[in-house]
Amino acid sequence: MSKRHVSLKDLARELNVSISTVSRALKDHPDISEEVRKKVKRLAAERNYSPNPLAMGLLKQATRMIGIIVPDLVTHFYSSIISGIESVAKEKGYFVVIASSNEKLEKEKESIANLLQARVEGLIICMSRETTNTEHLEQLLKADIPLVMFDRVCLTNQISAVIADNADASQKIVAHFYSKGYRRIAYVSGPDNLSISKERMAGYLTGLEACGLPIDAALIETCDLTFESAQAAMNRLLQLPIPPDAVFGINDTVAFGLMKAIKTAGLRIPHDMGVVGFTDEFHSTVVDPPLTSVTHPTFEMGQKTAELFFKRLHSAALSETVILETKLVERESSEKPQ
Amino acid sequence: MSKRHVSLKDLARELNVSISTVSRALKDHPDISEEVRKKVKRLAAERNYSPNPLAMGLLKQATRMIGIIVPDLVTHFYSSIISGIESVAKEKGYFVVIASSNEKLEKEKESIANLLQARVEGLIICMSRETTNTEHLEQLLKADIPLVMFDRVCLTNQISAVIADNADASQKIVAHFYSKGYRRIAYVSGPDNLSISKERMAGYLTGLEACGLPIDAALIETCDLTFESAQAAMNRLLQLPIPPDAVFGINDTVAFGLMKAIKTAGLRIPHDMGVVGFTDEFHSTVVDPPLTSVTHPTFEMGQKTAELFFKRLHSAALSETVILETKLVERESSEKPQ
DNA sequence: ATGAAAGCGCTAACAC
DNA sequence: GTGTTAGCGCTTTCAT
Repeated sequence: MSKRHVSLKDLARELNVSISTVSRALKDHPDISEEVRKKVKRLAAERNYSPNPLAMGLLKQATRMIGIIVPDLVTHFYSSIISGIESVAKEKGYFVVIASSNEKLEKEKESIANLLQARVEGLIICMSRETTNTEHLEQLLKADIPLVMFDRVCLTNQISAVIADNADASQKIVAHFYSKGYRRIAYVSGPDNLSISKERMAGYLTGLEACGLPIDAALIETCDLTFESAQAAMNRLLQLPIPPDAVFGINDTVAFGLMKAIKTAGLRIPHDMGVVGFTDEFHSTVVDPPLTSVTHPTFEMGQKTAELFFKRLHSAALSETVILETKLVERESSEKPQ
Repeated sequence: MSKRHVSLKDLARELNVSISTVSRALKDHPDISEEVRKKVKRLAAERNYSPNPLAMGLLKQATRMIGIIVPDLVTHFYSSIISGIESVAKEKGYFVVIASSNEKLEKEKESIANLLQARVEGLIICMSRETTNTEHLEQLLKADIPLVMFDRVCLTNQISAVIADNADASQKIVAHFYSKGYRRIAYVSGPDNLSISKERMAGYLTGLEACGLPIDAALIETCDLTFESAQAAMNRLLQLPIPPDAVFGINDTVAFGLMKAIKTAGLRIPHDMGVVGFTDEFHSTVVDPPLTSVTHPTFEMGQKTAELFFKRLHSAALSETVILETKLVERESSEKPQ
């Protein structure tokens, strides 16, 4: 277990100069003679010197780490957003430490504590589906810990956030169904505490109105975002006296659950039931039939989130909400045969 | 930007004792009087003291960080393995820093450099599909940097590794097809440099032999693991004078590509063509028809990998290979109607 | 039983 | 132009 990294001290000793001279030479301090600078830089390059981030962190009280907490790690949506965050973090010389709340409030709190203990400089959070109470987030605000949220957000007047234009997306879906000839359009939402639930619901309602369709409470279902609960919600819709002829779900997993339930009931998509989801490109094309869906600009969402984070990190605690446009990609699942 | 964390110094000042006394009291040093110990611990708890990991790292020359490099972050397989690694890392007070090679050799090298610069204590790597040359990994060995690999491994006589029993899995698939009545079984493999390609190929061949089926080179196709290249490979198989009646692909994405190409060609699964893949539970059930597939014990693979990592970290550089069993889950895609 | 001091790697204010 | 020193938070040896 030989000594793994060369330090300024090592270089200084070898060159018979002081540590500060080496330090200065490396950062092109004007006081240093050309000759020494060259000598130092050459040796540093040769020995593969790189400053010890721990020492720097200790000195500057900055770890250059950002903590990210997502509801889960196995959903493309989050992975892709994380990639976006990473891409700009890396540019700034930061790296990210990722934690998953597994959709549990307790785990979310625990992760916050862990990350703070690891001395991240701030947090980027997407709430778990259980997060009805935001006390733990308010505490972060009080402690003046940089915090930015995305997708499932809250307290947006105090916390910077990046979200998709969810209301608009839902409206687009309703309008799309309408244009394809579907008339009884159902929606399977998620837990009420989530901002995405509220926003997408709002868009659904204005969408119906815009098309001149009546609002029927029976066509509004809720699930807890799991595949199984989505299936169950769909089954309830199918058992209505007058079932819907189209349905859309709040996210990928839910959309797949809906499709499963519909097929299991022996109905055909898109003939008997049109389906639209909020999913990523890849999985929409993999399912059968290919799923018409609203795709989020996930990578860009991640980048924007990181940008807001750095803004917050370097300047005062003002909050800003960035809303990104979604795209409705038409595929077979909503192509009602005439 | 108030001072965010209390230090030993803060506690010491408030209690009018020395820093060392506080330090000792907190770790139950026998020399400390019961009275002082209690006093210190109470205040520490009250002030929510937690040792600064940067200072500890600097002192102990240990960051308690593990670097992980995976080919991509948006595949369930890797996410799940990462979760497994994290679960045991966390237990040991370590945390993981994740980097993606995006299947590129250059990015893999770059990530290694980045992570080392961030002073991870060691690396856990799954090779990119481009990694034909292992020099950069051998350099890690030479530098005595703890390294463990999983799934796509190499140099297993020097590097500890966790893999699935890939040969066995392929054999099971062939035997399964055979038992269902399929006789011309094709295989779409991945790049030759990957261990999983070789192992799964070997199993395919012994599997055919075990069933008394002839080996037909025309039924062996290769792709670069993308959805598109898998489709292309399947199309080549479909254009054979005598096309296969069953096919399996080396991973999820490939399996989905195969299905897509088969359906696009107007063939029915499982009637005209049986399909089996290596995928996770969730996506296998989402596609249509549900895909018979070999599932990896991904979470467990991650845990085992982490265990090997810590073994390597604490003791000498001996290498060990752990092979985990896979499970063939039968679904509709290989249920040939009689 | 407790305190002082050195040192982990680095920077910056202060000598000279 | 270069060296010395203090200090970031912590542990540990050596004094007392």
